[in-house]
Amino acid sequence: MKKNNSGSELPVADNSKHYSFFQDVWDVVRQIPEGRVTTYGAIASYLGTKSSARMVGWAMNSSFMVSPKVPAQRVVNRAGLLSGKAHFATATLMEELLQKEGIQVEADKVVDFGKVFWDPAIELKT
DNA sequence: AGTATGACTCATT
DNA sequence: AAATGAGCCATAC
Repeated sequence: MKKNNSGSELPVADNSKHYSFFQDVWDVVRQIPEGRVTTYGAIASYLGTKSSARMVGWAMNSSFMVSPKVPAQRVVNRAGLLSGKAHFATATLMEELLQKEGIQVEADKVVDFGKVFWDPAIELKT
């Protein structure tokens, strides 16, 4: 039931399921349009809620070393807080990247979060 | 091998 | 409504 419309078709590894999970997360994040953000829970939910949203965070932690860049700055927690900013190169990098894309950030929180929220389950469903 | 922790979220208090 | 507890599952120690 996993369909990768973006191109990188991972044949749903029968055994190493967690591996494909990371790949799927990165794929979804890469498809987030500029100026939009999504949440860990939304991604986890889109992928089947099988794993907790925490695993999406772990996937992000590894996202820095994957080949195509993953716009991890566009992934925030459910409240719109930049919970992962501490994990970027600098404490302000995440906020800077978001603002550069047109997303207003105030007090480590995405302004108009409800407007810029991008739900893969809705926008990416197929 | 068992415990602790975390880029989370939801239910309950 | 804010705070707390519990579920979540892979890594780290």
